[in-house]
Order: sequence, then C-alpha cells, then structure tokens
Amino acid sequence: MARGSTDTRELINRTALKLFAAKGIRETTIRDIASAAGLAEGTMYRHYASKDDLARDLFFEHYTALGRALEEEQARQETVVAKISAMVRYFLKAYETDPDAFTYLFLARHRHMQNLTPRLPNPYLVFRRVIRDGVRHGEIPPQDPDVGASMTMGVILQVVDSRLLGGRIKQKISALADPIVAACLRVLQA
Amino acid sequence: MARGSTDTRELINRTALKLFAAKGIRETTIRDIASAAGLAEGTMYRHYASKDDLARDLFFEHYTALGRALEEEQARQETVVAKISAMVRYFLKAYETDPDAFTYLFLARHRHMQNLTPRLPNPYLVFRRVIRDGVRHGEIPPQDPDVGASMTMGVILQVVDSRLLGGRIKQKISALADPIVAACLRVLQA
Amino acid sequence: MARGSTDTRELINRTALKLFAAKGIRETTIRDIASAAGLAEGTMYRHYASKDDLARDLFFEHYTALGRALEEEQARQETVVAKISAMVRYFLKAYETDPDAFTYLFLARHRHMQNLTPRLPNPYLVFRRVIRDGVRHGEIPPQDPDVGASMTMGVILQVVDSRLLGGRIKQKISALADPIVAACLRVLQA
Amino acid sequence: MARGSTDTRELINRTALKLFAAKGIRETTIRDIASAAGLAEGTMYRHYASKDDLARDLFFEHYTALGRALEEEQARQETVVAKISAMVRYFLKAYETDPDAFTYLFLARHRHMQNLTPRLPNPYLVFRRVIRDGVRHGEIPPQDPDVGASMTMGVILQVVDSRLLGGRIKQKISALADPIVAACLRVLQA
DNA sequence: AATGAATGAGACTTCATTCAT
DNA sequence: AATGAATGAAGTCTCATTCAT
Repeated sequence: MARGSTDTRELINRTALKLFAAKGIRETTIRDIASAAGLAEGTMYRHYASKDDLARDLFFEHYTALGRALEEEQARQETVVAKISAMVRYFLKAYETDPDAFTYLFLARHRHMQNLTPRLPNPYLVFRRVIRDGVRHGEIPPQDPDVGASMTMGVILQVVDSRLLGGRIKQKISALADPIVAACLRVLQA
Repeated sequence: MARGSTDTRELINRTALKLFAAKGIRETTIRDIASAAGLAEGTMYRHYASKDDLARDLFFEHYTALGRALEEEQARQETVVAKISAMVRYFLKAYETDPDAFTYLFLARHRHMQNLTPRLPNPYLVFRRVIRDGVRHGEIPPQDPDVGASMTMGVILQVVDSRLLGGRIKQKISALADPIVAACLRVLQA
Repeated sequence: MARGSTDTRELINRTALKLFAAKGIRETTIRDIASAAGLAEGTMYRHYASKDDLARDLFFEHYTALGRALEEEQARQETVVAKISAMVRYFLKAYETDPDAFTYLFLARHRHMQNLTPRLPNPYLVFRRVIRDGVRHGEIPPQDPDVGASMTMGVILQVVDSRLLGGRIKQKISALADPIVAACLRVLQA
Repeated sequence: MARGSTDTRELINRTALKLFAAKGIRETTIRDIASAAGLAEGTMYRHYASKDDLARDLFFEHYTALGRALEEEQARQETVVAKISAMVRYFLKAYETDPDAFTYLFLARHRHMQNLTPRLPNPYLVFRRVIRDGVRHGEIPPQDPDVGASMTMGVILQVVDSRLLGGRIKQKISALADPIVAACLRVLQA
C-alpha cells in the first residue's frame, strides 16, 4: 500500500497533518496538500491509496505513538499519583511538542474511534488501566475507571482546546501544567 | 431571510440537527436533510439561505438557549458550590433531554466560536463568571477562571463524549451525575 | 390568456419593463418583478401564462406601438426628407419619453425577431417602405432599401446605445436630434 | 488561473465562442460547451475558474485584438478619409473572417463595457480618436467625436446585425462594403 | 516515482411554475 | 383574484481519483 520514497512520504505526512489540523480533513483537499508540499496531485497516490487512507494512517501513527509513550511514562513510576502526574505532564508536553499532531488527533478522533482495536497502543486505555490498578491497589478510592479516565482526559483536553480555538486561554500550556496535574489528581481523589 | 411556515422550518431544524449530530455538517447534504424531512431540496432554501445559514442558526439557537438556562440555574442558588452543582446537573440533563442538540453544539463549536459575541448568552461565560465571583468572594481558592471553567466543562464534556462516540461508557449519564458533580467541585477545590 | 384586473396587469407590465430594461430578461426573476410590484409570485400567473409570455407581450406591445406611431409620423409628411426627419425625431423622442420601453425593445429584439410577421406594425418596415418609395419616386438615389433602413436605424440606435450603456455620450439625446437627423439624411443621400 | 494544455483551452475558446454567439451567454451552459467540445464538465474548470471568467476572457481577447487591428489599419493610411475607409473595411472583413467572434463581441458588449479600461486597445476609441484628429486637422467638419464614432459604428453594426439575425439582408457583407464605407464617410461629412 | 490533464459523480443553489388555501 | 409555500429540473462548481506520458 505504502510505496514511494520515505522522504516524500514524510513530506506528505507533515504537510497533511498541518493542513488537517488547521482546517479539518473535509476542508482540506488533496490539491491543497500536494501544492503545499510542492508535489503534483497524482504523486499523492503513489504514497497513499486515497485521502481516507492518508487520514487514517496519520491518525493511527500518532495515536499509537502517544499510547506507547504514555505507557512508557507510567511504567517508569511507582505510585499511581506519580504515574498520573507523569502521564498528564507528557500529554501536555505532547501538545507543545507537536501541536499539529495533537490537534489532529483531537479533531479526527470521532472519525476513527470505531476502527480502534484493543491491541493497538491507546492513550485512553493506558489512563484507564492505571486508574483501575490504582483502585485495585487501594491507592485511589473505588470508582469506574472509564469515568475516571474520561474525566481526567477531559480536564486536559478542554484546556488545550480553549487554547487551540482562539479561545480565552492565552498562556503557554506548559505554564499551566502544575494546576492541571493537581486538578486531575483531585478528580481522581488521588 | 427566513420565510415559509414555522412548522416546516421546525421540521427542517429538527431533521438537520439529528443528521448533523449523527454525521457531521460536511458529511450531511442538503439532500439528506430534505429527503429525511420528506421535503424537496428547493424547499430548504425557502427557509434558509444556505446550508451554512442553517448550521449557524441551529448552533446559535441552542447555544444561547443553553447559556440562558445555565444563567437561570445559577441565579437560583446562593453559594458557589450550589451554583456549580446546579449548572453541572443542568448540563448533564440537557444532554439527556436533547442529545442531538447537545452533540451538535459539541461538534460544531469550533466552526462557530469566532462568531460568538460576548453579548449573547454563552454557557462558557456563565461558568467563568460564577467561578470568578466565587474566587472574589473567597468561596473557592484563587485561580484563573478561564482555566477553571475549561477544566470543569472538560470533565463533563469528555464523559458525555465517551458515551456519544460508542465509547466505553454505557451507563445513562444521569446515573453518573453525582460523581461528575463531585469531581467538578474537586477540580475547583470548592 | 390575459386575465386579471387591468390595473394589476399594468403594474406588472410597467415593473417588468423597468427590470427587464435594467438587468435583462434572464437576469430578472419572476420574484424580482412580483416583489418590486408588491405582489405575490403566484399572482403573476393570473395575468401571464409564463415569464416568456410576459416578455413576448411586452415586446410586441411596444414594438407595434412604435411601428404604428412611425407610420403616423411619416404619413403626416409629404416629402421623403420630411418623412425621414419626422421618423428619426420620433424615434429619439420615444427614447426620452419611455427609456425603459425603448431599452427593452433594443435588448430583446433578437429574441423576438423570428416571431415578427409582416402584418404587424413594424418600425423597421416603415423605414424600409419610406426609403423604397423615395427611391421609386426619385427623391433619393437608387439603393437597397434594406441596407438603407438598417444604416439609418444603426445611426440612431448606436447613439442611444452609447448613452444607455454608461458610454461616453452624456448629453440628452434630444440635444443631439439635429445632427442625428442630418446624418441619417446624408446616409440616404437625401 | 489558466492551466491545462493550450490545445484544450483553444478548443474550449472556439467552442464557447460559437455557442455564445449562437445562443447568448446565459442561454449556453457549461455542459453545452463541454459536450460540444467533447470534454467533461469538470475539465472546463481546469482552464477557467468560472463561466464568467471564460466569457470575460473571450470578450477581452477579441475586443483588444480588434482594437489593435483597427489601430494598425488606420496607422497605415495618411488621410482621415483613407483611415476611416480602411477601418470600416477591416471591420466588415472581421465579421466575415470570424463571424462568431464578431457576433459575440456585439452581443456581450453591454456585459463587459464597465470593465474596459482606456489602456486596453479599444475599437471604439480608435474610431473616436481618428475622428477627433480629423476635426482638429480640418479634414472633417467640427463635430462631437463620440457622436461621430457612435454613428459610424452604428451604420456598420446595424447592417451586420440585420444579416446576423436572420434579418432581411441576405447578401454577403463584403458585397456591401462600398456603399457602407461611402455611407460612413457621408455620416462624418468626410 | 512523478506529473498534471482529464474525468464524472455529486454537492449546493436558483427559479419558473404549481396548487391548496 | 390573490397568496406564498412547495416543487424539481437544471445550472454552476468541486474534488477525489485515474491514466498516459
């Protein structure tokens, strides 16, 4: 499926990510991407079978990368509080490191959720498992781990969203890391 | 601009809301709406000048309605804790009362944020103001009201989102109201 | 075919004439006319079977009226020179008296030419006959009456056209009557 | 703006010119042009951004070409009489050489007049300038050059028009060149 | 691998006309 | 006579995709 030189493919990926994040998938045309990348439209199809394919690949590439990274972050820590803190900080850092990728994941998640399999590294499931284990080990009070994971991610995502959308939050996200981490821990009563 | 009988307009509104919420605005065609409503395509244009117009009207109608309702909810309460609790509960109830409207607001918010004016009733601003006043009156600890409002809404929205998206949360949202309210209060340290 | 009160019909005629002259037939919608006349769209169809019907009626009404008037003008005069002069002056006066009607005839002539029958009063044929008779009686030199009639009308129409079109001629047409009449006579060598 | 191969573009131009001249711009659809040219509708938009764009380009291309040619014609002659004669003959020849282009210019002139700039070669302005200079040099009697140019062009255009429109003039226009030239000179009293 | 012209399905929108009131 | 909501054919334009070079 994926052919073409790795360089061109990477160029397409990066360009598409930027445009998808800025305008949305439907609102970005193959021509937009090709011309922003300095390529011909036809060339796109040497690297991806379709626009959908490109969007999907991009999503899973970054989604699983984030899942893997969160897994590594939590594995490095001993306590649930430390695990959660590390994960939340990593999440926020991920946004600042690659805002296009983060934004794209955020915008495209609905479209691709149904194609997720529990096998793939998955940020949500990492949060969920850490919370579940924390409950089992008595480190945090009993609670539904799905609800806990959702609420925790909601705290993070909505703050990022308010920044993305030309919303009212103007500070750099990294400047807000401490209160956000603290709020997430309070959500879980950890 | 808007002509035609009120009944037909209401039929269009309700049908469009359902389809927009289910598939997204771009993915829903005028023909989809017209045929789901049992109308001719041309009829749509007696009621709305364009698809964009329809999407915008729908957004502002429900957005301002939600803003007004939240305003009324908080005004009925004395303390910040009671205000926040009432608002969060109303939010969750709004989702269950009209999931299409709620989902549509959630999905379409990015598209319309730039057209919001501070004059219009605005759910976010109601939260923000309540939090700000709570800080001023010493009922909750000092904090950035924008961050607080974002985090609070994030807790709510992400739980609802996890239910909407065929996610993992299967309970009725109303069954989760108590823990969600409690989590929001903890977020704000109230 | 033509029903409805004479007053409403006249209102439609006058309104349509104005809009057709200003924007062209295709560019003017039934709704444009109805709303400019303060009528409902459906009402238009009580007075004319179709937009085409309205356009055609309007054309023939004014075309034959102009033909009849030119016929009367020439009949009042004895010599060919006097006949031509009177006709040219009448033509120019017709423009100033009712620019909408004149403009409409000018713009719509191509569309309706094929439906003209020699029986109907016809401005062109009046010119042609006067010229033909002038040649027969030796008042003007031998020439093709069709060419003569076309050239004569061309002189008039193009000057009017240059005024109509936001062209370069700014004077009132009546101020140019003398040179135009003189030029027409020279064209015919009268 | 204009992409695609020159050949296809030329094919579109020629096909559109023929149809626009035969039926008018509004009455000719993009599909008409595409199918007459053996192209897909979408192909049209690789060469022109819109139907309006095509109509405009076509107009200015031929309008300026005619202006340039008339300029060359008059420049070759010494006297005003010779200049006018050459220009009128060229005009008539232009009609016979490319009746579609000529007819299109004639039909579309109202639509595009407002976009003319004095910088572009312009048939009317060439006539006007020759007449103005003729007056200045005493070769023709004092007169308004705008009126003179309009009347002269009216003589030509109306004869051509009478032929175009299935009117009464059946001869080839070239057979009428001599009387038309003579009439134009008489109009200007040259 | 790359190109870019061409394609055609399908989206949005307009508007003359009909018809129940 | 009048109304105006509804209709649906037809028009303009977009864009993912194909294919010859």
